[in-house]
Amino acid sequence: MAEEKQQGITETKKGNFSEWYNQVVLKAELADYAPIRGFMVVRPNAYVLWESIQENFNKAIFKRGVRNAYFPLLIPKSFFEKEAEHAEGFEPELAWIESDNKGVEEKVAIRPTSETIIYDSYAKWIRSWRDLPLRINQWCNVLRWEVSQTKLFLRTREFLWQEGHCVYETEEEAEKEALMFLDEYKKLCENLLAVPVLPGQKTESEKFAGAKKTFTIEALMPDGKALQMGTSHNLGQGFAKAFGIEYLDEKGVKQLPWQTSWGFSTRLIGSIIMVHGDNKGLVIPPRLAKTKAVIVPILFDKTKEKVLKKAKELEKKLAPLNAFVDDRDSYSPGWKFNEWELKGIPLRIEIGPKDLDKKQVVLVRRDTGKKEFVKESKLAERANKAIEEMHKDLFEKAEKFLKENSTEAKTWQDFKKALSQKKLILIPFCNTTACEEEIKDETTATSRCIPFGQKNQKLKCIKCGKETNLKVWFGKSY
RNA sequence: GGGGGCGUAGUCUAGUCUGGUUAGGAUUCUGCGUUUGGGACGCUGUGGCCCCGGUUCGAAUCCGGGCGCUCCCA
Repeated sequence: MAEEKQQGITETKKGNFSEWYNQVVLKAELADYAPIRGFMVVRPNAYVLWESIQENFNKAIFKRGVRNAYFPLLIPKSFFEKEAEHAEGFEPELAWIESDNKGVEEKVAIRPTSETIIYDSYAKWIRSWRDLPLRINQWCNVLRWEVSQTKLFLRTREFLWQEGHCVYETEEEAEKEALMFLDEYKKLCENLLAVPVLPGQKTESEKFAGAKKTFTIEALMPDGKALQMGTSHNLGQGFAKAFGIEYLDEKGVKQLPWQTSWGFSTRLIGSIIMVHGDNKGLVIPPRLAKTKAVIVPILFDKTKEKVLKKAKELEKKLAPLNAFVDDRDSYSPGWKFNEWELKGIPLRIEIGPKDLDKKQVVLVRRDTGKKEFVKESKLAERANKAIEEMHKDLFEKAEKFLKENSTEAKTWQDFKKALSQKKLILIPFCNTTACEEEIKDETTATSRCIPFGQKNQKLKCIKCGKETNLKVWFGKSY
């Protein structure tokens, strides 16, 4: 047994969650701190996860008629002033660039989000009803000058994300597609990341600055805090009006279009770490993992050549999983096991002289750690199946946690009690900013989302007692 | 938003309170040799006091400021 080997994770997930998280991020070489506070270096082990998310999501949105593009990093001051609510929402976090001597007349800011700079282009490009719908996405970095404590992947000043920006003729179409992209987010989280989410609408005080409605998917982390995994906004016509986006309809009448925007960020990587990781380190959801299997040969002098040869054969056979042989000479098998567990590779395949004789290998799943003997001839098939089983198990485990840690409350007392148990709580709520502010001040909990499809129901707001027909998820959040 | 902790080599850490020889150890990493079914070992070599200022004959140590990291509570 490893007596506190310093390379491994020395804090437990249950012991000190925050410290455990930091250790996993740093020791699995996912990210590192940058020279400037609140910034991070995304290392290859994490960037490959991001690429995998990109690849998957690009496919999904391409099918929905979205094309990728790229818009400028810098936004002129005057653009922010065009849409009042938007400006007010982002003003405190803007990083301005003083443009002395650079031949730039106006003060400019680094984008905190790109609505304004993109819609300036849209105003030039959209003339006719035939130009609609317009669906464009960009993958980029954004900058928000956070003042609160930053945390790798979860809250950094600069982060990577995608932002989709669509324009439609009708409100119905905009609303429908805003929900459709939200559903794409849900599918991405659940089918690729194995993280279950609660979809719904944001309350007045939590909605995006400048939006008519904001839809969201929320996941629950092991410490009882909710994490917003992605948002999709019905922007209404506010930005179109502010930026002069107009088109002539089929009858030749000038119209204001309806818009949506939607985004998710590298925060998703943080959710994977928190939800699936364990005391040995990272557990990469197997569908997401680029490298799905590592082959560890057990080498002895006499049999070394034979075993290595077989390992290389397996590597070829498992090429679709991007399997690779860890044939480093100076490390013992045990050392390698620990290393790949820390880094979260979903499957490990061990092959040694004893296995060679029996024409078998040892297959080990990262999440369960159980060893299984598999006939060499069945390995590819069994590995594929193990990946699907692992995905299912990870998802179900997370779903079980979500169910066990979410509840309903009808009274203020029950609500506070459930909060102290670190739960996500569904409560009757009047959906006023004032009431939400009071709840926040008193408990630090905020609304997470208003679930869809609520039937007509006569309820009384848990805080102010006014009549309402809504139940809303509340909880502490990142 | 409030309170606390920390900064010594890639990593972990001793030394700081009580200033004083060449800053000690472990691990990583280089090289060589022996090893290898759950973090093997010997020898060898590389590498360090966060930054700026002050006090002092002398600062990792004391004082001030800055920068950075972090935990807890709300």
